[in-house]
Amino acid sequence: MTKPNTEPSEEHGAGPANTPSDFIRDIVSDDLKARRHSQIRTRFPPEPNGYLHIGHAKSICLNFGIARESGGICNLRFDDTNPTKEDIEYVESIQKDVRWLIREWADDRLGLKPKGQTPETQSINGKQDFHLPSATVTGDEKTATAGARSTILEPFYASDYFEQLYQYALRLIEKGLAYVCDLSPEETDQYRGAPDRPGKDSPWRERPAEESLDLFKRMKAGEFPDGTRTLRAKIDMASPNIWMRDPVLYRIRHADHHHTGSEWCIYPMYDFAHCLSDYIEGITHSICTLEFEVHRPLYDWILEKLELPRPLPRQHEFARLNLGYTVMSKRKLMQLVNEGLVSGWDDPRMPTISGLRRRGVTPEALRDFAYNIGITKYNGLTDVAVLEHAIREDLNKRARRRLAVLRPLKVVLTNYPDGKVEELRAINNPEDESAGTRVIPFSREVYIERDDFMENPPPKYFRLRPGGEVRLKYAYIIKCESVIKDAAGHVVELHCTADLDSKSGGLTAGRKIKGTIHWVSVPHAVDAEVRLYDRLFTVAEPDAQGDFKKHLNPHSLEVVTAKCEPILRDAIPDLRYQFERLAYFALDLESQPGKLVFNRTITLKDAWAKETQRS
RNA sequence: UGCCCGAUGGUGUAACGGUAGCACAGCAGACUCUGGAUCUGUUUGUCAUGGUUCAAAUCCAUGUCGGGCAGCCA
Repeated sequence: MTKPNTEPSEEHGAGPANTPSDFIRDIVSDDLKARRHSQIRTRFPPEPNGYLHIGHAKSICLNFGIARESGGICNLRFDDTNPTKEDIEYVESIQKDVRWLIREWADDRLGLKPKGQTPETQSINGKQDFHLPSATVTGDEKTATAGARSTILEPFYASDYFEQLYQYALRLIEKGLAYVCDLSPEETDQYRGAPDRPGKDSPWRERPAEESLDLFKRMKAGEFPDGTRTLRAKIDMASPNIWMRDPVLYRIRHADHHHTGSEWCIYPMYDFAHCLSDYIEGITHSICTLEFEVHRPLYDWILEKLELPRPLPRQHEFARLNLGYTVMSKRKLMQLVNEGLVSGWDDPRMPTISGLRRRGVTPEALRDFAYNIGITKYNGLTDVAVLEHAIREDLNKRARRRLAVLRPLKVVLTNYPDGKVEELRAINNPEDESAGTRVIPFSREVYIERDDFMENPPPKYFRLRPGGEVRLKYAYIIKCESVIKDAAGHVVELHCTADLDSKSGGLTAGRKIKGTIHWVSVPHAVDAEVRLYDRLFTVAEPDAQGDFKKHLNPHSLEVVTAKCEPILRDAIPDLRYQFERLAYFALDLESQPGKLVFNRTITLKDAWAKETQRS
């Protein structure tokens, strides 16, 4: 493994062996050097309106990575300010995915809070202040142990701050910096202007603060229907930055919220909730993607105008991940799920964290991938080969080698005694001696891969052919004597003879034979359903133009019944397997004793396939 | 015709005024009881034009190209 030769930061081998470096980490370490913060605090703030995907994984690795490298904390916070789009299903899946991804790497950096806790009101220099510090499972923050011995911890929710956000809104109105606006949504659009055309002031802009205060309280009390009024910041309708043109801070939504129930009928907008949530939690570095760059002036404006007593968080933006041969937007992923084009959010072909997990990808591989792609402000397209490489590198080190035949062709060894069974010793993982060995039964009839026999092979084909020899891994060198075909001319069986002295360790075992193939003893074979996954799309940029669904790969899933060596009967979900010469596999969650189901995580690199493609 | 951001081999990134490096991909070879892994070698790059400087990928200016911004979404 070759990595840039920076200082090793790792005592135990989880994740990349070196400390990454990028422009955001540079900012963080400058801030640390300048003693601007006593402890770094980042946050991962998903909206619970979909499942997490590999783009979120990049963000999680960044935010938790910075926390662990600096001895800081990364809060998991649900940015749940829009009850009509969010669901408890997503808050649960998100927690599961985050914990899985940071497992044994940064789980001691996960910032949580005592269950049910909301911000404390404190006074700093005579100013009222709201604060909700983090706790971690390691308890390096005393907050968690305040009352009960063992406190149950939970993630942060922006919706836990609705009361405080409301207070902040009141303060803004009192300062003459926000007003209740009676424009309809359509009128608000018209008044906003366009990027190259200034907007115009709302007729309600100069409404007295007392009147706005009264109206805002009545909005909260539920006196007005949806869409009839908003709370708006009073900034500048002529600003070249559209987000500074008196942005909406609150809207009316008579809707139940998954976390706060029916308590509220006004909900804060992202821009108002996010900066203040960061502040309340004591976030130091609020890291988000590039599309929020234009929102930063508003982020800073709100915090500054409120004249808050504690240090303010700073927002920094990086480029989101674009990966070839897939789509990344939650909207499109949801479309695939809702239209039944995949089996669910965790379909192994999905770029979701749950899909990748189900496919057999490990958190280590994902973290290594995130490390390799880096963090910049350049909006590029990452080659899937980078992901695939990270997955292979990880699996090569950990996978148990097994023999399994995906498309069986029966071979009868005519000179091998009928009924005889030999137990052959096989290596579990040549990359890891501690994985040990196992025995594989061998008998007169074996299955080999159909691809490993050709009647009229092209040049450079060094597997089995009529009259040719090949080595059966761990067993004998065999020679193809005759080809048995059915009435239609299809090859159904091979009759071969074995060089009985050529067994591993035997007299003629050292003979130079170009090809070695895998096999499974017919009477001992165990059946398994094997799901062969391929890329979900046929083109690198499915959403480049037109309907992305036009580019779905019709062959992204093929199901076969494989013949497996008997030990595979005891396969477990925690392990990864390499079916030798084929691919890496993991047990699917639908697998059951007696009814094995394997997912192909990723194929082995195949130089022969490349060779055949050339001609 | 507005504002913000960006541009380094095929792709993704490093170089923080001083030898353009790394990874992936590609190609060639060695080794191999996995056509895997491993090892060796190798092709290909600073968007353009000016300026500042002994010296520019790096600083400045202009241009070109790309991305983002007009939800009561996040």
